[in-house]
Amino acid sequence: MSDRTILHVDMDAFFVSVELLRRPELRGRPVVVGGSGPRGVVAAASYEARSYGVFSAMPSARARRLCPDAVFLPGDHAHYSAVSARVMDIFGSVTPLVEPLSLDEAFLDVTGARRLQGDGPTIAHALRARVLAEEDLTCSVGVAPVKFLAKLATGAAKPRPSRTGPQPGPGVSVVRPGDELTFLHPLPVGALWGVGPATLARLERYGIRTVGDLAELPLPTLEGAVGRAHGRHLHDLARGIDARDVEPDLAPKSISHEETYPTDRFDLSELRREAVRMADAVADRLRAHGGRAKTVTIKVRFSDFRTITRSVTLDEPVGSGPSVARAAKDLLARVDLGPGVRLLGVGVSGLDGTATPAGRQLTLLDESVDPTATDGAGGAWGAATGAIDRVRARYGAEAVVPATLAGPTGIRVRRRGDQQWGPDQAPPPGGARR
DNA sequence: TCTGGGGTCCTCTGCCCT
DNA sequence: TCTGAGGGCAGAGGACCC
Repeated sequence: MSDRTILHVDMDAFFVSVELLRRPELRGRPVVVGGSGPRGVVAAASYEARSYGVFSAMPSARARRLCPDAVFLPGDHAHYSAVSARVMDIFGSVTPLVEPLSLDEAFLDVTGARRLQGDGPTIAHALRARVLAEEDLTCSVGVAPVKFLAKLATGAAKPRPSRTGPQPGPGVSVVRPGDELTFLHPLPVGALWGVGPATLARLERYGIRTVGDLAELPLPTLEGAVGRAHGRHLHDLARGIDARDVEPDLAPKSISHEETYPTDRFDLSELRREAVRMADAVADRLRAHGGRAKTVTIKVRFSDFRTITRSVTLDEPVGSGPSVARAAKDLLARVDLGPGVRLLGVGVSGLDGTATPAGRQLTLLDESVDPTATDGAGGAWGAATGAIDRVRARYGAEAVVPATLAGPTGIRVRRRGDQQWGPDQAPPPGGARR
């Protein structure tokens, strides 16, 4: 077994806890952060709200029925990001090997820190104390020799909701080397990372209920049940094997932006404008990551929740809003929008990361004045997007918008996190326009 | 009961080429 | 010239995660 010491740190009810720092009068009350509209979902619930059966990803309407007294807050992605960055800095002061999983969760490889800072549990307790002292937030920590066991251990460290109020957890939970299978095998198989509802249903057909049951299933049978790669992965996990390293600098492999509308959209020209707006937002982020992308994908969810994707891989990677928008609009033209569109999304993948002016040598060809000829770092769009990025950095995202979106009333340029948990409310009667 | 947004990874299928 | 096998790749969708 591994001699590494991995910490998995998970902030307790992070979004809610951050909100309570700004609104301490809500402490002790059921609080829900998420989308407030008819199609919104719960992003986070306080332990008081959880005792009513409210959990994240639940439709907000259902949460309201379960807990009518809950205080619903819209969520502030930018603020949570800022707090998260400070918490991650604390993690980074313990070890440089920090792999953030989301705003409120990270893996830390503290193997190299043990000599100076003590063993895993000692580091975990010290880390909790620092996060509490510096940010007034609580977190739970799992300690184990491998990543997925550390993550499972965190679950045992968490506070628990109950009818009489939140029951504090131990805060730190440890799986010591040699105890892996004793900890692992009694757990329900659904606790494993990668076993969702579909895999769970397949495994149940084989009578698999616990991780111990899974460990006894022959590999070929498991591969037949859930596929080769997935089967091998689960086979290893059931034996406590997880060779994955903590990787601090994972580059994104795709970037996307999607939005669910308060009411279904039918108008093609309106959806084309929406595609332009989203393409612009995606291209912004793409350039912020210093890259271009070869593949553009659109995603359409119809009124009956049927979801399709259409994608195209381009001859040359693109990085500007107009280029991503052009591909997205071409893809949109291939889709029958008759049933009504509930959600539209634009994404890019196949990122090359070498398109920024700093990362790519400009050529004489880049002086081309044909804006359709080339793109990204080069050509007329290269110069234009560079200027746009500088203006937006100084005056905000809405300082420059695609001409399609400009008008007397203007259209708000939504950015990442603006609509994280569903549309806030239905549009006023008489139209679906924002 | 009426289902968000942003990701990753895997599988299947069809097409093209050898 | 036709056919089939097999590999590589793109596209689409499913499953899963937070």
